Amino acid sequence: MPTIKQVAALAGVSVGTVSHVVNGSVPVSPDLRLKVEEAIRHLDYHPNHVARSLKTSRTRTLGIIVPDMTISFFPQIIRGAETGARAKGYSVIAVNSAESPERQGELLSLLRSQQVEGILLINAAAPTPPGQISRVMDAGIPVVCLDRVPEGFPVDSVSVEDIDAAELGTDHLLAQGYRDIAIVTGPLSLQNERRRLEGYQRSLERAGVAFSPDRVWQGNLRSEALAAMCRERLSNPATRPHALLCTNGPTALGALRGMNDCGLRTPEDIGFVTFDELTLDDLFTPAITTLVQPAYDIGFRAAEILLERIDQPERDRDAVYTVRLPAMLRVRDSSKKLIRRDGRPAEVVPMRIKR
Amino acid sequence: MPTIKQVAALAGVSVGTVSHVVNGSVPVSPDLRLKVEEAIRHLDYHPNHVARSLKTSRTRTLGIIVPDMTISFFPQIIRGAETGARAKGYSVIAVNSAESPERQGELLSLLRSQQVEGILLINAAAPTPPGQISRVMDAGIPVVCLDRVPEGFPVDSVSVEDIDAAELGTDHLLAQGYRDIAIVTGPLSLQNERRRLEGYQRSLERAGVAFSPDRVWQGNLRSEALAAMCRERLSNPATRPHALLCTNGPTALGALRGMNDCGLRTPEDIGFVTFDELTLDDLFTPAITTLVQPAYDIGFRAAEILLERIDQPERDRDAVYTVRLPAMLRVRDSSKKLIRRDGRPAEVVPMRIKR
DNA sequence: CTGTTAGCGCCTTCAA
DNA sequence: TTGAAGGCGCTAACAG
Repeated sequence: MPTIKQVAALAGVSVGTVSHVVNGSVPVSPDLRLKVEEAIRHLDYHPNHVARSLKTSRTRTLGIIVPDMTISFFPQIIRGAETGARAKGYSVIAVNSAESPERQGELLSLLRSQQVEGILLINAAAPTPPGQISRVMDAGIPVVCLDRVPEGFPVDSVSVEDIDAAELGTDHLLAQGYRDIAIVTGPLSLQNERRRLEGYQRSLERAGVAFSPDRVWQGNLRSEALAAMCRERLSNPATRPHALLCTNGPTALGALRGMNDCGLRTPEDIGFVTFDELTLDDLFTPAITTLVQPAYDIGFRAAEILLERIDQPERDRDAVYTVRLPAMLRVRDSSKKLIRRDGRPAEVVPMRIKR
Repeated sequence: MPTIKQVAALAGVSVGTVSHVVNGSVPVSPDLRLKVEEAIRHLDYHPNHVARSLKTSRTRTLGIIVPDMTISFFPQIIRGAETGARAKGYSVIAVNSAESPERQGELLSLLRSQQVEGILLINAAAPTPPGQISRVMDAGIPVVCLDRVPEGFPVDSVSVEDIDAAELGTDHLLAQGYRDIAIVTGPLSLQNERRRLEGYQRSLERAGVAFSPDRVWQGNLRSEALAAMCRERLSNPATRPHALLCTNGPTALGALRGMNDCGLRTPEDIGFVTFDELTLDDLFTPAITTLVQPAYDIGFRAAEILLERIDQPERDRDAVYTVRLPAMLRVRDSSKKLIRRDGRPAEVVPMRIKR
């Protein structure tokens, strides 16, 4: 790899001049500039970012830690963050924590060693050791949390309006005539899962429907385990809920598998609404009603906030940015209206669906 | 951010000693080691990777360029590569080219500036300027191409056994009784798309089925455009093929949308097999028959090869590693057998499907 | 406008 | 086993 010195030698100028034409930091006379550019092209010179960073102590790099890049919600966030960062000349390096708090700690450390100027963090689902995040912030590296917001200490965050979104979905199911609705959640140790549960409860309450704790189906984020849970709880027709509200993609996949295993169809046998898109949800037969989170925007806004923190560390130093974006209800077939027979409120009779 | 100097000062030793305990490069007496470790903990010291890299000219970082991280095939590759790299103490930084050759060039340049020690590249679909890749290889940075292998010059590559895979899928459709099979591909400027087409042709030939060029439906990789194409070509029942073979995920999504728009159902109206998993393919009604590529393994193997090239630049210098992994046919409902009525070969009568 | 030079944080001889 | 010191490639003062 050629260095700035070699370029300077070939162009017959000093390294300072080369640096100036590369960075446009100071005007350079046209003839010298030309000679330098020629030398750069000839040597295929690429400035050594590492050396530059060491000198300027600016890497123009952001880190983003996601639990699992193969969950489609997260790559969308990354794309958003990447775009937001690139607009300001930053690049982002994306890494997977595999939902492990330990791995997350290592990655935090790795990113610090890499001298990223800021970190976008989507927490692992398992509880993170306290201080893991605040330690990096104390070191002067701004952190913005996305989607899964930690509790107990102040940190900027961007996520969806969890309570409203869950309320919206539950309202919709209620309006369609479903009364006995179970909520299928990931670990309730996650604040956003709890908030989604809260929205669900609020909606029931407003509608005067009794909340029953055993309609809260808490699982993990592995869809096989979820499927097993749902299979078991859906197997008895007598105790089966009329509809399911899933609070995220993996949960939804698990629930759909469980339903499938029990030979249940939606909406004929059971109404279905979920957070997050499932890639094929609109082609699914029936098409699935989803609460769509603005994943790309979450990434984009988070990057913006992070870059502002980097640019102006003093501004609003003691304030915490809390951005909550609205989710959108995309109504499709899986939540089609129920028509109840008079006097038999417990029996569920699905509307015939035109295709 | 504390530096090695501050640690040394606090521990009352020289920087050299600190470096030795951090890197384990030279034995250090237990008492000094303890003092140093204590100082590190106390200051929350993280070695400056940038400075270390500058000194050693080793960043222990790999770059991976993917066309679009939101296509689920690619994150799986990234996870594989990440795992392979991590096993050797390397981390990977993943970036999106958005299918743009220009952007890809910029990213190549960015990664070089970042001093990555090697690059995993999944080419953009649009034709890449010649020399773009060879230039980075000439600079001594090994490159391994994944999935989409460029032509015309030697470069290590890992991908699926395209021809065999397409042949496998086509054989399957033929065996199920479908004769008139259209292949829905992405741009045929991509070698792997051409090879998949070749496999399709081979299979037809072996079965004695005439190949018809207008059964090659070439599209791009945006599923809306694909859907429009399929909608148009599927609208006339008289000229409609009996089955579709899609060569990748985005293509499949487009084709499914097109079929849906035409009110066509699979396999009743049209048989369907596709490369790549579609997230919900097993829950889809009917479940979709897929040619599953070992995406994770492709990433893992590619990382291994790249690391070997980095470790032993001299070994097999003039050889080109060409790894082709087999795809797996996962038979589901969308390719269920056809039973034709006697004497009316053009009419397609699907088998009744048990659910 | 252009050249010279110190020093970013670290590793690694080399000497002690 | 430990300390001292040079230098990786670059930028930013500063001098000219």
